Amino acid sequence: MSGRKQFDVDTAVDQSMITFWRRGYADTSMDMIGAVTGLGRGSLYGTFGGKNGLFLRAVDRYGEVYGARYDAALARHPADPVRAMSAFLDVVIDRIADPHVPDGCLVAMAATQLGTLEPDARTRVRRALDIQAERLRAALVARGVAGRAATDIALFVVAVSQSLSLLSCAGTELRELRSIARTAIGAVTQQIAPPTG
Amino acid sequence: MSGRKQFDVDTAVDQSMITFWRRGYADTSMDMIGAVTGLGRGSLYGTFGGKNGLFLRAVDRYGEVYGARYDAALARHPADPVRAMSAFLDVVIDRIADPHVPDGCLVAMAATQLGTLEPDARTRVRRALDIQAERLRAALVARGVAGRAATDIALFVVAVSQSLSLLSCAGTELRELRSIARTAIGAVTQQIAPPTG
DNA sequence: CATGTGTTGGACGGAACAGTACAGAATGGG
DNA sequence: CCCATTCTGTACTGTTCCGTCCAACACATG
Repeated sequence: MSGRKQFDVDTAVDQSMITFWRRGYADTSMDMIGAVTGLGRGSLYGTFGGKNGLFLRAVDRYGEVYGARYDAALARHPADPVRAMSAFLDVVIDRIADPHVPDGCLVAMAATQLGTLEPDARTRVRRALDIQAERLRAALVARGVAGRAATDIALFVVAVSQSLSLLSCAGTELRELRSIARTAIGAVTQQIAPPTG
Repeated sequence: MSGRKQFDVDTAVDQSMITFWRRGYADTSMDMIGAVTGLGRGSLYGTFGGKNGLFLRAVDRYGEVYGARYDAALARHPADPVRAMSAFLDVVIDRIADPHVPDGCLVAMAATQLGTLEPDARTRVRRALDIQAERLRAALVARGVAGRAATDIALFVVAVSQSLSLLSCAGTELRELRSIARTAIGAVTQQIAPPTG
């Protein structure tokens, strides 16, 4: 204890994010957060305001960490919209395959529990999905896909990415998730270059 | 009060199902169930054993009600696998559009909270997804789709159906959900009759 | 070295939770 | 008509939860 913080705030947010991600909002208690971070209630409430405030930070953090990975994956295919979409879905599958983090997706979990969240958390989750769709749409447009098609495809890929996360929660195997992604990319290919000869 | 039940068990299960569906498992209290059904704790615990037992009944009920609708939709297109898949997704979208029931999907909600569920509830949810995939696979095979393709497509359509439910929780508009379904059906069409013309 | 400032962890309070116990009530079989 | 049986609502128990409070603490400043 001292006049200076005794812990790293970012680390605590990371640990809290993992816990919310794994157990959901309602079923994560502040005691649990305290155990995971090793922090007392004074530090937790003093720094984050409360459970809702901490959750907001966790969602933001999630968006930063994985948003960067999505951008990097898209950037790896600057000219090929189909490969870019495929790389995007690979990020999702890699995250699911990563044993260091839970299955599923913090945003997907939050979306299904949206009704029980505070209003500001609700808008934050909603915005996370919008950002994903916009990220994809912009990537498609930048790779020459027409506006309307880009919007449709972006939304479709967001939907598929969320379904991969959801099914992974239920124990669907990676092999099956990859099959779903392949089928989805088939749809994207077709949409971008319709078989009109 | 009497030697005979004073309430209709199926009605109580229906009402509980809606409540779990809307609020999730962890955030639904037995007091809430009591308020919704108008029943006291004695009736609730005497009939269903407890919260977990009631949730199992709710999941089963959900599977019966909507399983019947899926079967009916598929049966409407006994020869056309693509139209059958499309009709399947229409059932999901119609349910989302139905103002009498919550958005989303009880199974999708449960899947993202699987870690906090009792083991028997977990297997029940897992099975609900398997049943969906098998329902679709059998329908595809019966309409002439080859075994491997049928398995892949069935899983893909289940994934898309779950994503529609999830996104609807987050407030995605029906118009957008329909667009996602259209794109998905495009993938199915392509997969069944590849453009090898 | 003294003092003030901001941090920390644990104790605390009020509320909500799941599940149990029990007394009261109504049916139906004898 | 009476009693055993079953259902029903409420009171209750022990736990868990979120958020507040506070005394102890160590650093920075003068």
